[in-house]
Amino acid sequence: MSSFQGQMTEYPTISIDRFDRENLKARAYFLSHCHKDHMKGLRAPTLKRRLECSLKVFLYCSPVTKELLLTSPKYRFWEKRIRTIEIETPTQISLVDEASGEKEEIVVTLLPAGHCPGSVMFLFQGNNGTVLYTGDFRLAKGEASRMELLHSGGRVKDIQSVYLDTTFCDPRFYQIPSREECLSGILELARSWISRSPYHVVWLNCKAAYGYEYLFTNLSEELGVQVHVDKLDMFRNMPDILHHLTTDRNTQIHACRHPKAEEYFQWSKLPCGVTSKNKIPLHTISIKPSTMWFGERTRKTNVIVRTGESSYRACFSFHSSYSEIKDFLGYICPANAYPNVIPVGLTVDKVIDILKPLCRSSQSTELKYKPLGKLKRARQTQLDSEEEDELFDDPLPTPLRHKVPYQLTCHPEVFSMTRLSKKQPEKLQQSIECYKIESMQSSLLTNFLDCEESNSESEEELEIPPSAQGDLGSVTAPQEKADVEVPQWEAFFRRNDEIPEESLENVPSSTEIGGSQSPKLFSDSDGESTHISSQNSSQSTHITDQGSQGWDSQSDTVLLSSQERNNRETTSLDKGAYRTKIKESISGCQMEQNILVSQETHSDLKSKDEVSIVPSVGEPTPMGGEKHTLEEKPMLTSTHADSQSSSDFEIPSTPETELPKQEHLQSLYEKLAMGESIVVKKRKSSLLDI
DNA sequence: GCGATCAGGT
DNA sequence: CACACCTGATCGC
Repeated sequence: MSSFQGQMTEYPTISIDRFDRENLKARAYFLSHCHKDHMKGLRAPTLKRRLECSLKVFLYCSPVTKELLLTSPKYRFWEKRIRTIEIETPTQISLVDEASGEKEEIVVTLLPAGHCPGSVMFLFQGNNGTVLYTGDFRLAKGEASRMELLHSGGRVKDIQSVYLDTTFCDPRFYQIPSREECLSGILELARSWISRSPYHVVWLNCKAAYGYEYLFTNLSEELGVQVHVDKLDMFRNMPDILHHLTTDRNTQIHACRHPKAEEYFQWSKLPCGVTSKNKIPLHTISIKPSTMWFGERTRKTNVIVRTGESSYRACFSFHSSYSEIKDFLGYICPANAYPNVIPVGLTVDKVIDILKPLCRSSQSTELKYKPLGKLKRARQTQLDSEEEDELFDDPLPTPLRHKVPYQLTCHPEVFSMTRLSKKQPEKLQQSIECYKIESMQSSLLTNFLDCEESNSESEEELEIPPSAQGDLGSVTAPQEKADVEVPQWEAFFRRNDEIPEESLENVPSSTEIGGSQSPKLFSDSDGESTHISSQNSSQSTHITDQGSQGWDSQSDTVLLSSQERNNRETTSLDKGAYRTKIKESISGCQMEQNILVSQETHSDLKSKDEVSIVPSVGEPTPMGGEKHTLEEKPMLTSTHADSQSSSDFEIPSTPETELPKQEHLQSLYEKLAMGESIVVKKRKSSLLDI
């Protein structure tokens, strides 16, 4: 829970995600996303009164956040006072003190945060330096390096302070299975269940909060079944989400809610009241998304845990894990980092102790040139060998970013994968897709392995058909940092008795599920598989012209046939509904012409004076007329391509991979869903046993 | 009657 | 374990 008080030391006249107390005096407000704990005071009468008196005070947020906020009548009074800012569009704002007339200019850029629809991070640039407020975020390893606007001159910007989501900033939460792993676990469980008959339905026991939309959209897309929800009017202008939801209770996937839902479920009743279809009773399982985490040296990650005869818990996290936070902060390498959240059991000092080594000040003693913090360009640039060479080989201008060794080794792909990609882009791309498929399927195998061993002490061995061996060419997986175990393919097949205790979830007793097999889905998360963009599916925020295919193509969200499914893992999981879109009147042309994009523009001409898109922002004086570096590009054309396909070239393949057969997996899943016994043979002892 | 806060629930 | 809510009780205005 955020304990950020609303103000940043560098820019105390603006307030972010807090609207009470001192924040009542702010010259401008910012809302990172639409979760209640970030909206304290936002509908209070005191602020409402202030708004009525101070006509120059506005709330800035993403278009999706505005849409979600205004869906609630309690916040409608904000309607005329919200100014939306397009994502990845540096926008100048005048901060005016209405009493004195004093004015301060600031440039704000919204960066996708991957936390829930509309969620953003705010990058502020002004006379007191560049600061980043992350709000809540879930970004996979390496994602900061792909955010163009965190960079300038091909290098990460000089960031004074980061106000960071430290929800899981504790080694205890070292790793959380990636979005893709969690999604595929839920997907296959749901698939195996609902494919049994039209009377088999799944209830997703989700909380009342935004953030599950990408789960709904992906399940719907993959299974061809819309998800039943109580309300969908908030998504009325977001077709990418809307099309996957329904208020028709006659569907096999439900995410509806009711105060007595758990009680209902015990009586085979869905929260919406449905118990049968065509007078035939339904068979329902519940899947409850919840955060699961694993220690640093834990290799097993069971993304699905059976908690009862028909109940499952599925891994799901809105927030970055400890290692993701460290990757993010280490990459940004600010002068200061302030925690927005103090995890339970930790103190402020302790969190700061964790953050400090990732900041610049801690590494001032050993000044040694390291070409770190480089922008990992998307497809466009990565395939351009000339530019790539230039960027890598030329000594970079000051200020040099000196990083601790951790960061050097933590981003090997910056150096190795881009080189590979330009040599063999097509082959790599193939390998990536191949790897992704294997990664998912092997996860399932591992899960079953664990399931078996954790419950029945079976000594049988898992045999992998040699024919399924993947041909991954010479592409190798990046190495982990030296002091952490190196993820290897063998680790996927570790025996259960090697799993640290913390990774073992409680499972129903063997009597409860009528046998020894508690269906546990284990998948290995080596931290590198998360290079796939976590910005998939409805976590981002864009207003676009619904039909526009030009500047921000929607082609990545098309439904694919089942035949295509097996070859399209990256499409489905990485890009499916990547952009939450709101249909509205702003066209791509306007964007490209750097015309003011504030939604209020047309109705509020004054806003032109106070909000404007800044064509490019140089460092370190964004306001001044400092010359831009040669890497500066027309922002609005480059950023979209980048964010949508960011990680396609950075997914490592794994040597010695072995492909399980689809039919085999399917039958295992069906057994799993039914709670039947699964006999899985164990592989010979791993080469990587610890 | 409303809002803020807390406890307790999922 | 946490999260992001929800409900209900209590208090103060």
